[in-house]
Amino acid sequence: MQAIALIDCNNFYVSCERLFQPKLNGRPVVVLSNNDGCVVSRSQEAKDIGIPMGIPLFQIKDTVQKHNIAVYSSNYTLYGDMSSRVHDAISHFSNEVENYSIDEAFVTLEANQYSNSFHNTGIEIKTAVKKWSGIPTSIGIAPTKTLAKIAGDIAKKNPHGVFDLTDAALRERVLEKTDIIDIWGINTRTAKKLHALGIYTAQQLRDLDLKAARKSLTVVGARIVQELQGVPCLSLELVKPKKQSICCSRSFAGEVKTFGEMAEALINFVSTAAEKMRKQNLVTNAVSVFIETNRFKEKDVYANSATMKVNPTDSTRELISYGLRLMRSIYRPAYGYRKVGVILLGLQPVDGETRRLFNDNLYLRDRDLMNTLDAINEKYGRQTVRFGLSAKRYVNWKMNRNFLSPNFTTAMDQILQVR
DNA sequence: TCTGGGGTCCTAGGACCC
DNA sequence: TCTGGGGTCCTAGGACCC
Repeated sequence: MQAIALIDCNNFYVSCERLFQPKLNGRPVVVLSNNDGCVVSRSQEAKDIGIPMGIPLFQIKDTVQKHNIAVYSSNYTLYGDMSSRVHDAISHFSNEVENYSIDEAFVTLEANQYSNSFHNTGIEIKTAVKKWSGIPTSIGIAPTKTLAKIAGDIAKKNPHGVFDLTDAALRERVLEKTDIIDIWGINTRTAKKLHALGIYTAQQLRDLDLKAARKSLTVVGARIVQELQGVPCLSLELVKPKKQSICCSRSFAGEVKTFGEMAEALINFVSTAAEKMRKQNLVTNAVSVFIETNRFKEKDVYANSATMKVNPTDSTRELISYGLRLMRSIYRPAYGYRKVGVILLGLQPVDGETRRLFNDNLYLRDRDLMNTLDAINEKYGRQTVRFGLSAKRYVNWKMNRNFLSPNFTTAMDQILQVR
């Protein structure tokens, strides 16, 4: 018999920070989103205090002070590096591994692997990941991904950090007690629809007629029902699929009114997005630009986007000029904007002909462009780059960048050895 | 005062073709 | 008077995930 295990890092970003600052152990810690806007990771202590996921920092200022909560800006370079260490460790335990997200992986387990129960195999994986990366994990084991997710949630509260849901009788008891809102793929909208049908628990949803599920929840819902029944519908993605789109956007620290400032931000985002695209050997066939005023305001909310086709051989400079053209078509002077972004769509691998054109045309011009941007930055200084980067964020970012120098891996090894 | 960023998948409906 | 049907492609919008 086979089973699927979900390996989920506990409070991942906080755990990464703690690795480098052991003094944070035992203390409530939160890590913030870009812009230091919202809480995106919480230590167990912070959860116990009642800090919800995603809450804006300013709304919990008093609580932070009262409980002396340690607050950190996010450092995605660090988290990305730690994530690869975790995934490397996991890859030793199965030939079938899906690196699902920065802090989660699904793997296939064979029964009696290493003459062990699933539960014991789970403990082994957990121990190895902790030893090789320093990151604590929880592991849920079940016949399908959706059930493994449920098992993973229980594992988090389990003293061993491992929960095996392959036993049918146990599953029955668990599904009865699982609220539909806690099922992977079901959020408030879908939950509301299901409530209207009188369905509140995972057990009730599992027993819903497949056709009825298909009708009210589309194929997505029908798949969830089958997964709950123990019939795998979601296979492991062993090869990471190529990106279909690349997006680059930020919120501004304050309101931006002039077209010039909007344009400046957009130019930077398009070049960043294009650079990412090139690194992955992809080309785009459409560009989309979006802008937004403060969406939390009650009055004067304005959001719009515009998209156009482009040629895969277009240089970054050309993409930028299309982007500006698009923005001109949606920009309205009366508003104060909070957000601007660009999406490169319809990404495809580069073919030989395009690459030839690239070499002649695109890279050269891109270098030219980067020189121009550097010159602009030099002339006007950093203060012209507004985005959402507060001074504090920028300093953090610079520090992190120095910190994550080529010596990073050595530094990591030393830390792990010491502990 | 302050509210993240980057993705995927699915469906309905229109345009267009033969 | 009477007004096809089947197929593809594209897009906007909705919903969800980490």
